[in-house]
Amino acid sequence: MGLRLKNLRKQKAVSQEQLANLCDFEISQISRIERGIINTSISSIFTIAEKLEISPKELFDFEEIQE
Amino acid sequence: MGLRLKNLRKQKAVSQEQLANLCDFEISQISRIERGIINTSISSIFTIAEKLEISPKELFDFEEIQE
DNA sequence: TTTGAAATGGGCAAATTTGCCTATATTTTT
DNA sequence: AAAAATATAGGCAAATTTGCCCATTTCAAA
Repeated sequence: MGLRLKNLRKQKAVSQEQLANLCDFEISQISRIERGIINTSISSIFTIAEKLEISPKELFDFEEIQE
Repeated sequence: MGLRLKNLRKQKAVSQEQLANLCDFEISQISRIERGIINTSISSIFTIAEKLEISPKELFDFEEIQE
Protein backbone atom coordinates (compact mmCIF):
# COMPACT_ATOMS: atom_id res chain seq x y z
CA MET A 1 0.00 0.00 0.00
CA GLY A 2 2.71 2.41 0.97
CA LEU A 3 4.53 1.77 -2.24
CA ARG A 4 1.35 2.26 -4.18
CA LEU A 5 0.77 5.58 -2.49
CA LYS A 6 4.33 6.67 -3.12
CA ASN A 7 3.98 5.90 -6.80
CA LEU A 8 0.67 7.68 -7.17
CA ARG A 9 1.96 10.67 -5.25
CA LYS A 10 4.98 10.94 -7.51
CA GLN A 11 2.82 10.56 -10.58
CA LYS A 12 1.00 13.64 -9.38
CA ALA A 13 4.31 15.36 -8.78
CA VAL A 14 3.49 16.09 -5.19
CA SER A 15 6.09 15.98 -2.43
CA GLN A 16 5.47 14.38 0.93
CA GLU A 17 5.51 17.84 2.43
CA GLN A 18 2.94 19.17 0.00
CA LEU A 19 0.71 16.19 0.57
CA ALA A 20 1.10 16.57 4.31
CA ASN A 21 0.05 20.19 4.09
CA LEU A 22 -2.91 19.37 1.91
CA CYS A 23 -4.08 16.69 4.30
CA ASP A 24 -3.15 18.62 7.39
CA PHE A 25 -0.93 15.75 8.50
CA GLU A 26 2.66 15.66 9.61
CA ILE A 27 5.30 14.93 7.01
CA SER A 28 6.63 12.16 9.20
CA GLN A 29 3.21 10.62 9.13
CA ILE A 30 3.14 10.49 5.36
CA SER A 31 6.60 9.01 5.43
CA ARG A 32 5.56 6.37 7.94
CA ILE A 33 2.56 5.42 5.87
CA GLU A 34 4.54 5.11 2.66
CA ARG A 35 7.18 3.02 4.33
CA GLY A 36 4.61 0.79 5.99
CA ILE A 37 5.84 1.59 9.47
CA ILE A 38 2.29 2.10 10.60
CA ASN A 39 -1.06 0.72 9.74
CA THR A 40 -2.91 3.88 9.12
CA SER A 41 -6.63 4.31 9.35
CA ILE A 42 -9.21 4.27 6.62
CA SER A 43 -10.05 7.89 7.18
CA SER A 44 -6.45 8.87 6.62
CA ILE A 45 -6.49 6.94 3.39
CA PHE A 46 -9.65 8.70 2.35
CA THR A 47 -8.18 12.09 3.13
CA ILE A 48 -5.04 11.32 1.20
CA ALA A 49 -6.98 10.00 -1.78
CA GLU A 50 -9.18 13.05 -1.78
CA LYS A 51 -6.31 15.51 -1.65
CA LEU A 52 -4.40 13.56 -4.25
CA GLU A 53 -7.51 13.66 -6.37
CA ILE A 54 -7.70 9.94 -6.85
CA SER A 55 -10.24 7.33 -5.95
CA PRO A 56 -9.55 5.48 -2.69
CA LYS A 57 -9.90 2.31 -4.69
CA GLU A 58 -6.83 3.19 -6.69
CA LEU A 59 -4.71 2.94 -3.61
CA PHE A 60 -5.64 -0.71 -3.34
CA ASP A 61 -4.99 -1.41 -6.95
CA PHE A 62 -1.94 -3.57 -6.70
CA GLU A 63 -0.93 -7.20 -6.64
CA GLU A 64 -1.16 -8.97 -3.33
CA ILE A 65 2.39 -10.22 -3.54
CA GLN A 66 4.28 -6.98 -3.28
CA GLU A 67 5.44 -5.26 -0.12
CA MET B 1 -17.60 1.96 4.63
CA GLY B 2 -19.20 0.22 7.53
CA LEU B 3 -22.47 -0.02 5.69
CA ARG B 4 -20.69 -1.35 2.65
CA LEU B 5 -19.04 -4.02 4.76
CA LYS B 6 -22.31 -4.95 6.38
CA ASN B 7 -23.97 -5.37 3.03
CA LEU B 8 -21.18 -7.45 1.57
CA ARG B 9 -21.03 -9.60 4.68
CA LYS B 10 -24.75 -10.29 4.50
CA GLN B 11 -24.52 -11.04 0.82
CA LYS B 12 -22.08 -13.74 1.77
CA ALA B 13 -24.45 -14.90 4.49
CA VAL B 14 -21.84 -14.57 7.18
CA SER B 15 -22.67 -13.40 10.69
CA GLN B 16 -20.54 -10.91 12.59
CA GLU B 17 -19.52 -13.72 14.86
CA GLN B 18 -18.46 -15.95 12.00
CA LEU B 19 -16.51 -13.14 10.42
CA ALA B 20 -14.90 -12.32 13.74
CA ASN B 21 -13.79 -15.93 14.12
CA LEU B 22 -12.45 -16.07 10.61
CA CYS B 23 -10.47 -12.89 11.11
CA ASP B 24 -9.51 -13.69 14.67
CA PHE B 25 -11.07 -10.44 15.81
CA GLU B 26 -13.59 -9.70 18.50
CA ILE B 27 -17.24 -9.58 17.55
CA SER B 28 -17.52 -6.19 19.14
CA GLN B 29 -14.75 -5.01 16.87
CA ILE B 30 -16.63 -6.07 13.76
CA SER B 31 -19.69 -4.36 15.13
CA ARG B 32 -17.76 -1.16 15.80
CA ILE B 33 -16.32 -1.17 12.32
CA GLU B 34 -19.68 -1.68 10.65
CA ARG B 35 -21.27 1.05 12.69
CA GLY B 36 -18.42 3.43 12.03
CA ILE B 37 -17.63 3.87 15.69
CA ILE B 38 -13.97 3.42 14.96
CA ASN B 39 -11.65 4.17 12.15
CA THR B 40 -10.11 0.82 11.68
CA SER B 41 -6.77 0.17 10.09
CA ILE B 42 -5.96 -0.86 6.57
CA SER B 43 -4.64 -4.20 7.69
CA SER B 44 -7.93 -4.98 9.38
CA ILE B 45 -9.70 -4.14 6.17
CA PHE B 46 -7.38 -6.40 4.26
CA THR B 47 -7.95 -9.25 6.67
CA ILE B 48 -11.69 -8.84 6.49
CA ALA B 49 -11.65 -8.66 2.70
CA GLU B 50 -9.51 -11.75 2.51
CA LYS B 51 -11.70 -13.78 4.83
CA LEU B 52 -14.84 -12.56 3.13
CA GLU B 53 -13.24 -13.57 -0.15
CA ILE B 54 -13.66 -10.21 -1.75
CA SER B 55 -11.25 -7.66 -3.12
CA PRO B 56 -10.34 -4.87 -0.72
CA LYS B 57 -11.35 -2.50 -3.48
CA GLU B 58 -14.92 -3.70 -3.24
CA LEU B 59 -15.17 -2.33 0.24
CA PHE B 60 -14.56 1.12 -1.14
CA ASP B 61 -17.00 0.72 -3.95
CA PHE B 62 -19.71 3.07 -2.85
CA GLU B 63 -20.89 6.57 -3.45
CA GLU B 64 -19.33 9.28 -1.38
CA ILE B 65 -22.70 10.52 -0.27
CA GLN B 66 -23.92 7.59 1.79
CA GLU B 67 -23.39 6.97 5.49
C1' DT C 1 31.36 18.67 -5.12
C1' DT C 2 28.31 21.77 -2.94
C1' DT C 3 23.72 23.45 -2.13
C1' DG C 4 19.01 22.91 -1.38
C1' DA C 5 15.06 20.10 -1.37
C1' DA C 6 12.95 15.83 -0.12
C1' DA C 7 12.67 11.91 2.68
C1' DT C 8 13.79 9.11 6.78
C1' DG C 9 14.39 8.37 11.80
C1' DG C 10 13.45 8.77 16.62
C1' DG C 11 11.58 10.40 21.16
C1' DC C 12 7.62 11.46 23.83
C1' DA C 13 2.84 12.60 25.33
C1' DA C 14 -1.93 12.54 23.79
C1' DA C 15 -5.40 10.31 21.31
C1' DT C 16 -7.40 6.28 19.34
C1' DT C 17 -7.97 1.45 18.58
C1' DT C 18 -8.02 -3.24 20.15
C1' DG C 19 -8.87 -7.24 22.94
C1' DC C 20 -11.32 -9.19 26.62
C1' DC C 21 -15.48 -9.54 29.14
C1' DT C 22 -20.23 -9.06 30.33
C1' DA C 23 -24.79 -7.18 29.67
C1' DT C 24 -28.62 -5.52 26.95
C1' DA C 25 -31.20 -5.00 22.79
C1' DT C 26 -32.77 -6.35 18.35
C1' DT C 27 -33.98 -9.70 14.92
C1' DT C 28 -35.25 -14.22 13.40
C1' DT C 29 -37.14 -18.67 14.02
C1' DT C 30 -40.14 -21.98 16.05
C1' DA D 1 -45.32 -15.21 22.37
C1' DA D 2 -41.17 -17.57 23.65
C1' DA D 3 -36.68 -19.09 22.50
C1' DA D 4 -32.55 -18.72 20.01
C1' DA D 5 -29.45 -16.32 17.30
C1' DT D 6 -27.39 -11.88 16.02
C1' DA D 7 -26.07 -7.43 16.88
C1' DT D 8 -25.12 -3.39 19.85
C1' DA D 9 -23.10 -1.24 24.03
C1' DG D 10 -19.81 -0.10 27.54
C1' DG D 11 -15.75 -0.40 30.76
C1' DC D 12 -10.91 -0.89 31.17
C1' DA D 13 -5.97 -1.92 30.30
C1' DA D 14 -2.67 -2.76 26.64
C1' DA D 15 -1.19 -1.73 22.18
C1' DT D 16 -0.83 1.30 18.34
C1' DT D 17 -1.18 5.58 15.94
C1' DT D 18 -0.72 10.50 15.76
C1' DG D 19 1.09 15.08 16.28
C1' DC D 20 4.88 17.85 17.36
C1' DC D 21 9.56 18.27 17.71
C1' DC D 22 14.36 18.16 15.74
C1' DA D 23 18.35 15.63 13.66
C1' DT D 24 20.19 13.01 9.96
C1' DT D 25 20.31 10.96 5.47
C1' DT D 26 19.30 10.64 0.61
C1' DC D 27 18.46 12.69 -3.71
C1' DA D 28 18.45 16.12 -7.44
C1' DA D 29 20.05 20.18 -9.41
C1' DA D 30 23.44 23.69 -9.94
